[in-house]
Formats: sequence, C-alpha cells, structure tokens
Amino acid sequence: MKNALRFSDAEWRVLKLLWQRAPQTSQELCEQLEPETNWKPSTVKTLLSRLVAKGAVQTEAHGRAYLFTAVVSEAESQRAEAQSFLERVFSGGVSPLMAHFVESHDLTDEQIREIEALLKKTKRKDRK
Amino acid sequence: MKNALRFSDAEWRVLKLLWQRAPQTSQELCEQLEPETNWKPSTVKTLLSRLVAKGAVQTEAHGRAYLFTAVVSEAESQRAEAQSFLERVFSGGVSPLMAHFVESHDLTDEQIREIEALLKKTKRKDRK
DNA sequence: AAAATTCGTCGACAACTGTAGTCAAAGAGT
DNA sequence: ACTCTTTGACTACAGTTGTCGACGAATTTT
Repeated sequence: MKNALRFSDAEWRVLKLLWQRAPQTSQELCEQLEPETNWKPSTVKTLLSRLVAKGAVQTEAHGRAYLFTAVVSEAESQRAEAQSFLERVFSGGVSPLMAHFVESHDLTDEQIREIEALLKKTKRKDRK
Repeated sequence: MKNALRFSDAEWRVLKLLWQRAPQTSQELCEQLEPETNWKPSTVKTLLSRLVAKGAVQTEAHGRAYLFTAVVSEAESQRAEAQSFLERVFSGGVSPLMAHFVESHDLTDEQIREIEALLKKTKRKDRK
C-alpha cells in the first residue's frame, strides 16, 4: 500500500490542474492559477518544487523548461484525504458524515436519484 | 455569521472530548488523551492554550486549576471543516463526494437505510 | 515546615505552509 | 554580439503545528 502523501491547500490546487491535463509547463499552470489565486510565478514554482520533492509530481525536460506530470492518482489522493477528514471531524462515522452533507447541501432530485442508485447497488453487492 | 475558525488535527482531538463532556480540567483531558496519543501533559496544556487564544474554548477558575469548556459548537465546526474539505478535495461537488464515501466504505444495510430515509425526506422538503 | 506534586505560563524548536524575491544560465529578438 | 526575457534553483520569512521541557507559584503530603 502507498504511503498516503498529504498535500496542502495550495498543492491541491496545482495537482487538480495536472490531473485535468498533463504534462504542462509551469507557465501554463501559472496562467491558469493566476486568475483565481493571484499567485506570482515564483509561488507556483515553489509549489511545483515541493510536489516534485514529495514525489507527487514528475518532471521531464523540454528544452529550457520542464514539463510537469502528476504521478499520484487523483482517486487515491482523494481517498487518503477523505479518510483523514472523516477521522478527524466525524470520528470515523460515515453515516453522520453522509447525513451532514445530505442535509447541508441542496441536492437536486437528479443528484438524489444518483445517490439512491449507488446505495442500492452497494446493498446488493455487500449481500453475498 | 461566525468567523469559521479552523482547527488543527491535534486541536480537534481535544475539542471532541470537550464536546462530549464539559467542563473538564486539563488533567481529565490528559487522562483521556494519553492512551491514544501518548501526549505529555505539556502538550495538552499547549493545545488548550491555543484553543483559548483562538476563542474556541473558555476557562473558568476552579481553585488551583481551570475548568475548560468549548464555546464553539461541534456542528458549526464540522460544517466549516466539511466545506473546506469539499472545496479543496472535491472542488465543491457534493455528488462525487457522496459517491466516494458510499463506494469506499462498507456501509451496513442499517446505515444505508438511514441514509435513504434522509434522502427521501430531503426530496420531499425541497419540493414545496 | 520541608518535600513532593500539580498547574498554568513561557520559551523552544523543527517541519510544514503561504508567498515571493533574487540570481545566474539559457534562449529569443534585433 | 548584445540586450531582454524566461526558467529553475536558492533564499527568505512569518505563521501554524506537533511536541515538550523549564520554571515558579500554589497545594498536598509527610
């Protein structure tokens, strides 16, 4: 099993872009991040370095610059972070957590139906 | 509206105990925390101080020692933390998050039924 | 009363975060 | 060739977090 890397808020933002499309240059990333975050290029570079140092992102030389690619999977990262969150905030209780999200977010009927379907499928699977 | 305080991992642990029962002395808290965390009393004291500094916990003199009580509500704290988590990890998409938890945790039929009931209720409420 | 225990306050220190400036090397433009 | 720009490497610096130890005042124990 993987060592479950943890990422900071800022690192998540960068990773999300790399999961959407990769490889990308730091410049491309800067362009996408600047509007929402106002981060200077130095900031983005620092974050990328840290991600590379952590082994979450890989580089590939492309002339003068690097091309960055995420090597950790989004699903796995979400899993780890969700687990930690669940533990910390809801003491591991999935039901309270689900209740919380069902109640505090206005789900559309569409979404509710999706979730109901998921639940049904899960119930069947666990049966045998 | 409240200012939505953020708490660290360690602070959550302390808060959870105070939500369960309050007021409590630092000693009582130490006793409950020691088994799971191996924290020395100094550590617990530091965490309590920080929580008081943040305005999340109040003290009440009780002879030589203090009695600590949480002043932030558990529900409100969970709400804030859940919001931040949802944003950071699932980009605000409640459905993907729900799907994630339904799929990755072995819910008992009991729990599934509870959640289904919640969904049904929500659906009805939103209707009108 | 002297010694041992208990408490809260301070100070400490390394790792992690957010945010960015500086600088030298490499390339691009003229 | 010479200057302007881009890029990664390195440095910086304050704030947060995890973890405590030291210390002096207050209490309890002996």
